[in-house]
Amino acid sequence: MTEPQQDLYQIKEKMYVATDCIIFGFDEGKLKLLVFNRRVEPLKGEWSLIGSFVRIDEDLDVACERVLKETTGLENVFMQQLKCYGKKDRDPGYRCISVAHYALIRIDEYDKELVEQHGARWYEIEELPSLILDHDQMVQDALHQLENNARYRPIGFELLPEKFTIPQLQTLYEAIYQRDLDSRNFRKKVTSLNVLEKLDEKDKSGSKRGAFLYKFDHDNYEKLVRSGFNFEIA
Amino acid sequence: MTEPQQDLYQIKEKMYVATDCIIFGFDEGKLKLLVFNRRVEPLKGEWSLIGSFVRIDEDLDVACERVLKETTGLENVFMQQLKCYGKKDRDPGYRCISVAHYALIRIDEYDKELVEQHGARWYEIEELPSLILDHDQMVQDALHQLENNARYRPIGFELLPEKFTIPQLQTLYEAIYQRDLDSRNFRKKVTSLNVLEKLDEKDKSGSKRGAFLYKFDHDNYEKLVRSGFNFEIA
DNA sequence: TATAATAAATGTAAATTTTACGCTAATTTT
DNA sequence: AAAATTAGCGTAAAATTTACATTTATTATA
Repeated sequence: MTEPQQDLYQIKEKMYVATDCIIFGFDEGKLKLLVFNRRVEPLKGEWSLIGSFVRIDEDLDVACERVLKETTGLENVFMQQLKCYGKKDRDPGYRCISVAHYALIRIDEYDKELVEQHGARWYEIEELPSLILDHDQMVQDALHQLENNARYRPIGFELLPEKFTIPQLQTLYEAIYQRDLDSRNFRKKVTSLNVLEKLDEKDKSGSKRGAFLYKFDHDNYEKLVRSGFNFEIA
Repeated sequence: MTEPQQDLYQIKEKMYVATDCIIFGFDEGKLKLLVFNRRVEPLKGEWSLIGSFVRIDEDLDVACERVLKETTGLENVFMQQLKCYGKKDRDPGYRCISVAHYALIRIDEYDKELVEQHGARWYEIEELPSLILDHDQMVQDALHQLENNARYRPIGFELLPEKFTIPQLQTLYEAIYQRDLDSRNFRKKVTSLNVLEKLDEKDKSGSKRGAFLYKFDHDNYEKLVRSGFNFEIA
């Protein structure tokens, strides 16, 4: 790794390029973020996003995928570039710009051991500690982008297990939009999109009656998108 | 300037950070782009976006503002980060990531001499020559982002002279969305937003009858945005 | 084994927004 | 004076969104 360590602090001749990952998960009806407790100076003990310097021979998005893999064990995850942060003084030590990406992962799939090894843990969005540098800003921006993207493409499914119930899906959208949705209208809307495949199974964890499980129909979604269908949800 | 010149080509140890500007204008009912004919090797004579390396002590957005000022003479222009382009091989010579921004300028205000000095000229979007590196991709992405942003915030006004007519505004939105809009519905919509101030002047360049001129009411716009008003247009 | 408790599932009417559409008005050119 | 041209306006139909209450399936418990 070519990362500047403590001794490089205050060296300004070089411009470093980093990437930071805003990792969203959804659990217990809450939107959560995976944050990282720094084990090394500078800023040891503080909370931050997970990041890395981009290697000289590495695509930007590949760098971010590497970080995600290293910290959660996950690959082939929904990930999207958020923004490049480049205030000259954003890092007090050296000049470093950071290309932030946000990722949506299924919270039941990540490698718990790896996460622990990296000093990372999940926080509910409302209970996030404050993060180093401009990472709070990154999180705010990512939340907005998530909200905007969720409205027009069914990315919510990336945060749920493969099989999910409609009430679960609704709770997720309520967490993303931070407002309550009408369950009749929501159900009407999402079923009318023709991208939910109803299974013959029920999930009984949420209620006595149990709710039918659904799968997201990727193929039909692709077809409909190509035909110009508008996927606005809620 | 610390830009790598010809002789630095093929040096890969360093990661360069650049910015490129996608400069939109609106003229003669058409959306146009300001592109730059390279006067130096490599790729001399090819068309490209206007860009620059980011200085070690310069904010990203400031770098982009500098480029815009240098090439058009304009300041305080609507400008927004588009995306950071960072494929490892996007520039065949050296490793360079580019943070692209797009700018909306009033085509009657720029410094024509400066533009000429820089070997730049306006092209209609539909008639763009192909550009170097990944600049075609940048333009495509910028067009999409412009379309998306125009729908929810009244950025169209940034492309028109201070005084404009409703038919001009409509033509602009038609160019952005690439489809015809109904003039009665369009007029109804934009006037109902309460951000247009009708003047007592007419513009007679477009018709015998002449159309009333309007001004964009920035103050009221800000007020309405703060009150949570939704500015969806067309 | 009856009943109380709980969340899932369903339909309809009213309100709002969007779309479609044709005529008159003001001015200039011929 | 007539013809040509774009500006400006209003209304009805269609589509979408919103608001709202009851029944159903199942488990827990009395």
